[in-house]
Amino acid sequence: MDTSKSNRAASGAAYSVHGLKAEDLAAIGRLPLFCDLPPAILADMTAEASVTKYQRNEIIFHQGDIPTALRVVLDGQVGLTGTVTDGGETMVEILKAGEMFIAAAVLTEKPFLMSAVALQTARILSLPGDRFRRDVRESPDIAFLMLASMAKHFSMLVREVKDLKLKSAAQRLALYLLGLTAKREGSTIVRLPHSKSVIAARVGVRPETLSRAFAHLRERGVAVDGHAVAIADIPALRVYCHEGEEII
Amino acid sequence: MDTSKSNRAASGAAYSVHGLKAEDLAAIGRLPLFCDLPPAILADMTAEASVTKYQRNEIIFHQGDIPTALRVVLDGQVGLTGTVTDGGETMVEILKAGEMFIAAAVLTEKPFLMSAVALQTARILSLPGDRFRRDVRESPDIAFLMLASMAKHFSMLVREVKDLKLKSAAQRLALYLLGLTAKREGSTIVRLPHSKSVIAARVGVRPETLSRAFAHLRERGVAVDGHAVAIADIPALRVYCHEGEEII
DNA sequence: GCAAAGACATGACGCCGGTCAAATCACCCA
DNA sequence: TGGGTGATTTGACCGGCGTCATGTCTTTGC
Repeated sequence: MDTSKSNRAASGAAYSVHGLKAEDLAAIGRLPLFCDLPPAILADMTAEASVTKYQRNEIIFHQGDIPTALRVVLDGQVGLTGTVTDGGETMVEILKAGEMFIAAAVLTEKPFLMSAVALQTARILSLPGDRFRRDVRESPDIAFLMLASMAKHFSMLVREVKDLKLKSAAQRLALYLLGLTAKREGSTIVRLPHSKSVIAARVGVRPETLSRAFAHLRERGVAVDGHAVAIADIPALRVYCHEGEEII
Repeated sequence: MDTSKSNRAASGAAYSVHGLKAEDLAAIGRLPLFCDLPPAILADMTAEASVTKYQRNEIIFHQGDIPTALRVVLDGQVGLTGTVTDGGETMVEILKAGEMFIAAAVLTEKPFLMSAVALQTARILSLPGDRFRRDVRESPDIAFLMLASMAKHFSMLVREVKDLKLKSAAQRLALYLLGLTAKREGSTIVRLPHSKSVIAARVGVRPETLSRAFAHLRERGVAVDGHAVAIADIPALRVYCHEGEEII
């Protein structure tokens, strides 16, 4: 395992052998994902882990690759994109710090259905697959952690399928904007965390269509100025895109 | 509390006590989902289970309800549909015998994002949520089972998101048809397991559009006659809809 | 300061799929 | 057997979104 030092990817450099700096380990322990885990188990789980840094737009892995490690975003942002030979490409999910990804692929040892790319400079924790699968089998705590995480992402995907099938581009954009703020009353100003073309891919439209979607939302009290977006009436926007109407 | 469960495990009499017919339990044990589970654990897991029969088109639960039990399809077919106040409705997934569903909602105790309806007369196994959540925490076997099941459904959803964003209605229909057969060479005849309107909802289009999609596929060697569909050239159809091209 | 490049907005146009309406077909039941 | 009801098909039409092209603004490098 100590060979990890020599086989660092051309992209990003792995840290040392048992690799984790104390500060990284501490940071991991503070993640919502792991903070409920008993320290001993956390230490065990991360014993073979490593941290890699990726530059903006750097590919973390390609669709079709066989997974080797569970990944966790420590810093930055990661986009998961699916591709079809046609030339089509779409962003299925954007991950923020503290989220794990590709658990399903690592558990089933099936090829990735998506590629991962760093949308901003990102530090990624890698938990080697063999050890991870063993840990999951042996530790109910870890298994439950994984279940909780997968259940959450599962729900997000279900929501996404419904939105794609049932809502317009402008409604999906409104949902995305509302997802950027915790406020559910009055008005607010949010800052777009990505370029518009990345947001377009996330919303599932072309950049041109995103522009027009913003134009539509203008008459519903959404003003755009560069990366700053002002929402005049949050409840009205929520009604417009049917946010939180799972409870019919 | 653990003593009682291991005692009950071996005894056939205990099954009927808790209301599960012996034949049902036998059938459950044969499901791919559960067949790897040690019999003792299976017996424990199903100790408070019950079996309910639903008629065709009967609602099993509504979107927005709070989940009370994990469900498993023993017989028949179940559709999961999402609704938006607009009036829009879409089928997110169709479940066959042997598949569990709503594990994510039961684990997180969040309201259902979808409604479930019996597409055919169906027998559904219900595993009460409290006990199920406890079992998952205490038994690594059960937790791992759930993880495997959720990982599988997760992958299916990812695929669905990609297909919705990147493929045409006719391509999605072709994917659906190919999913009805295990053959990957030559030609075949498949039987549609649902009405065309259910298939339309599953593919994510209106029934009218499904008709037209079938018409498109006609010139690619797909002949429809009632519920029988003849596929003249399976590989050609696979190329058309980019099936199995996750490995780019 | 200026040129080149990229991000974004906007217009023109076409296609896909939704909607509405009508016709045909299948099946059920009196 | 005949009517009735629902499923499916087909046509006409429209709107949303993709595509291509152009224009503007900002950024970057010299």
